[in-house]
Amino acid sequence: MATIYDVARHADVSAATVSRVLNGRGSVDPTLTERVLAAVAELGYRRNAVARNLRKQQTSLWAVIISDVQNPFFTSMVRGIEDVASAAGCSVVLCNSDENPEKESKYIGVALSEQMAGVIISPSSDRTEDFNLLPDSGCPVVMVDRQVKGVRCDSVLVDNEHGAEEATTHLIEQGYERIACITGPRRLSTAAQRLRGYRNAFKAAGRPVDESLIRAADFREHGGHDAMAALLDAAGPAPDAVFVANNLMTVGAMECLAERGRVIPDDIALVGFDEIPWADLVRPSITTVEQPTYEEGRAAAELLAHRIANPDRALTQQTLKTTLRVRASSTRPTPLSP
Amino acid sequence: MATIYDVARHADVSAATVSRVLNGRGSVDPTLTERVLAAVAELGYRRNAVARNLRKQQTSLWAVIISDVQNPFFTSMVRGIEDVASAAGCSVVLCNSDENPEKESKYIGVALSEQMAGVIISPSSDRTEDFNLLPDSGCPVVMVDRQVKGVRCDSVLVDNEHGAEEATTHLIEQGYERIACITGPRRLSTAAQRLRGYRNAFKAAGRPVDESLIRAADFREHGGHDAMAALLDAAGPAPDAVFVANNLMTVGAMECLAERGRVIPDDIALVGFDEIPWADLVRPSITTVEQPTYEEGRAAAELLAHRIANPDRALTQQTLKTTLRVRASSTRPTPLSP
DNA sequence: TTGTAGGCGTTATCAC
DNA sequence: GTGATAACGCCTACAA
Repeated sequence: MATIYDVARHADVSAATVSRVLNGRGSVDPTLTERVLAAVAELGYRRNAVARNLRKQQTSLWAVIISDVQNPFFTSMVRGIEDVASAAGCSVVLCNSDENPEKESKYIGVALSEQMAGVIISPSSDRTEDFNLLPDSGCPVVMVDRQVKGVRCDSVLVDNEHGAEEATTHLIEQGYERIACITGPRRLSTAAQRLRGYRNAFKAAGRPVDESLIRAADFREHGGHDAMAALLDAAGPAPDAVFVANNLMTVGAMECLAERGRVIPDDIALVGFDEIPWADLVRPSITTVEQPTYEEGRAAAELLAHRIANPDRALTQQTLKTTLRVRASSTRPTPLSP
Repeated sequence: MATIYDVARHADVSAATVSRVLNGRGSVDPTLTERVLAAVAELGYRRNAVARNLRKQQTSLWAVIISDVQNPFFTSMVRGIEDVASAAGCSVVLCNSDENPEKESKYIGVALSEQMAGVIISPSSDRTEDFNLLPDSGCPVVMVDRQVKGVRCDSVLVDNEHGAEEATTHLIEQGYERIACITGPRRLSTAAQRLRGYRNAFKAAGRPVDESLIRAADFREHGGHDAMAALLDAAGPAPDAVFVANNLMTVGAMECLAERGRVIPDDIALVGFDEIPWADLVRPSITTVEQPTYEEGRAAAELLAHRIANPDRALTQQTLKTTLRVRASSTRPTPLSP
């Protein structure tokens, strides 16, 4: 590997001049500039970013620690982040924590040790201290999608509570009587908020919540499947509608219903949270609470860029709006008479 | 940020001793070891990986440059890579080239500048020289999924040609007459191989290939949609079956058929390549040529680990098997009389 | 405008 | 078994 000194020797200038040419700092005689550039090309010289980072005490790499690479919600968000990062001259590296707190801690450590310029994270755990390691070490952080109390960082969220309430209210208005809820792990803010929205809808309608119709699963496909099965197998009348608090679990629940031969929405209505990929190919089409995922990514990235530029600015929190998209899965097959 | 010298001062030893304790090299008096560890804990010391990398001339980071983070095929592969990397004590960072040769070049540059320990790449382009930058700079590389001629690296592929032939033969055997093919960009080996497999099937059956039924699109959903539309809009009788050379385009083609009110498989049969996510929710279920994606990831990662350990070993190429999964979309609704 | 020299934090080599 | 010391490649005062 050629170093800056090799280039300097080749161009018959000092290493400082090479550095100046490469970084466009200070002014350099056009003749020398040309010689340096020629030497760079000839030697195939490429700046050693590690040495540069050590000297400058920072990199131009952003770490994006996402809780599940296999969830299209996150990958779509990543696109938004990348677009902003690349406009800011930074590169994005993704780390997959896989909903696993250990992996998450590991990647926080990597971001810190590698002196990443900043971190965008969708938390898998509620380990406040792990997250605070970042701001405490002076590494800018933005949390996205999920909230962890007590972490000193900016965040980008969506109005989960409102979205869930709207979805549940929609089911109530359609005349469903036994509306179940499959939510996520209690430690995750999104699960808690969406469950709260579900409860709010009943309160607003002046109806009691049947606690036996609420299940907490793990936000994965399998969890949604099993929770649905448990709801169907429970004693008493089966639910006639279900609100599922994320996309993967919605898929799982649908698979369960298909296995049992339950027809949506005739036997049971369904509303999901998050966009279902290839929703248009799924029959019946699924009513969902949609999030502006690309925008969430952009917003998080812009927040990060601002904090990097100005580490002392006040902590901010952005909340984006969700949209209820009513489709076939929640439409009453036989309209109620008034 | 505490440095190794802060720790040394705190523990009243030299920096060299701290380093030895932290790296477990050489032998250190247990008393000193304890003092060092205590100082590390007290100061919240974390080794500066950048400095370490500079000194050691290498990192423990693997770059995985994938051509589309939104394609579940790749994300599933990533899981395989991560599992092997983490067993090897390395961390994986993902880079999304987004089927964009410019972005791909950029990330190759990043991997090189950041002195990554190795790179696993699913190429988006056929820029041989860009790829060869890596081995030429001594950076171990493994190519996965797609092949680029003339690149000096190991690779992991699947038997695309055979898989495509099997799929097409299946359609022929089902009695379809006008079997179309939607393949990918000609520059990508997978597209070329799958198209060749399609042709092979006709040759084996002693039937001519109707060139007007072949379309090349971009391996994205939109491309599949438009190619399907073009096939339907073309003069002459419409195809009665179609082989689509990747998963995203299969989704696009299905959307197009749904828009036009064409029923699968009654009006037109369909076989896709790659696994369709949530295939079980899609009606009708789709016949696919399935790849062992997780295994591809594992195999690539193991090849990379071997090459890192032994840079001079001979170049290898692994080819994994595909499996035709016959489902409803390609089953003749009205069996032919003999 | 150009060159010299010091230091970023670590590890490895050498004395002790 | 332990501690100085040099070097990894680069950037940036500072001096010329």
